[in-house]
Amino acid sequence: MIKSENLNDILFYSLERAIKSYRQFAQRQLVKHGFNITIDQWLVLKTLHDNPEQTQHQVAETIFKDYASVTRIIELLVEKQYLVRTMHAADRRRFSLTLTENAVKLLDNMQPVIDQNRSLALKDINEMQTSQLQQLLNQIIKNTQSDSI
Amino acid sequence: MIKSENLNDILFYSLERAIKSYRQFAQRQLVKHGFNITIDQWLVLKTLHDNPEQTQHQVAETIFKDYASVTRIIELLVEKQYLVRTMHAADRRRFSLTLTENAVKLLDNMQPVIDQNRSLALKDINEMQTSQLQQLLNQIIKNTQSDSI
DNA sequence: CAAATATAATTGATATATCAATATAATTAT
DNA sequence: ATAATTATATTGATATATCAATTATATTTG
Repeated sequence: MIKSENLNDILFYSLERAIKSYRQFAQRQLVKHGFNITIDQWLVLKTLHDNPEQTQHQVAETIFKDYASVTRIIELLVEKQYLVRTMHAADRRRFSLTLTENAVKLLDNMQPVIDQNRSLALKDINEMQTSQLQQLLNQIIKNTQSDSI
Repeated sequence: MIKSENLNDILFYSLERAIKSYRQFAQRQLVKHGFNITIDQWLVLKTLHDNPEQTQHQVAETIFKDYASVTRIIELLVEKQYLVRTMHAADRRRFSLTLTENAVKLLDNMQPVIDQNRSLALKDINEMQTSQLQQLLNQIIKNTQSDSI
């Protein structure tokens, strides 16, 4: 019913739609499995679990989020008792961020759902296509980084 | 420096990064050219310009946004005097949304920048690759739509 | 026609994104 | 060693995303 320049033909529109669609899907699956956590909160936990010594700044860069957002997500994770903040031994500007046992269990329990989400979302797309897609996305990222303009 | 499952290998991480990177780039370009409007606000204006008779609900579906978000974006566009809301002649639940002259001029002035953003972001990616990318994205969208699960 | 249902839009609450300003602490440069 | 700079993190303001509840009007159904 929609005429004109046809949004569907615009690549970036599809990009936006695909990632939003995936995020909504992934979030629904988490809710469906009874996990009371957002995708973004999970991402922060996961990153800290993998690299515990990161500063919040590094976390933000790793997961491509704003510093302010990371501060606020971490606040929520502390409230939910998934993270403990303590003074950093060597640098008093920083905090040490430690996952609680609950958080570690949570990550373990979530991993199968996360894996399933990914494979369901990639149904009928083979490995070669996935890696081509990766390359194109990386090219777009390269083209749009601040310094490349 | 970052070990472990390596976020960069995860397709959806690249997807998220690519669209965020593009959005930030596009927004920077708008600011650089002196346009005082967000990408999302532009998208709403553009959609209404192309299909003036849409309900807000339809606008939301067309641009894949939440209804509540569309309500709020439209509020801002009315404040900025780019949109005029009037009672709809036939259906008193609706509003007629009309672009002001300023909005039409704005869209005209912005179009070259928008086009340039897209082609800069797609530098070194040819048409065939673009259309393959499109197809894969559409497959992901299909896989993750609510009803397909 | 009246009741039930559906549609259009808004509002409130919470989460995240972005930008700018600020506070502290650490590092460096003179 | 002090001053200037840099790094780490927070906070406030505004925009957008999401979910749930609400209001008003239209449409359908019995």
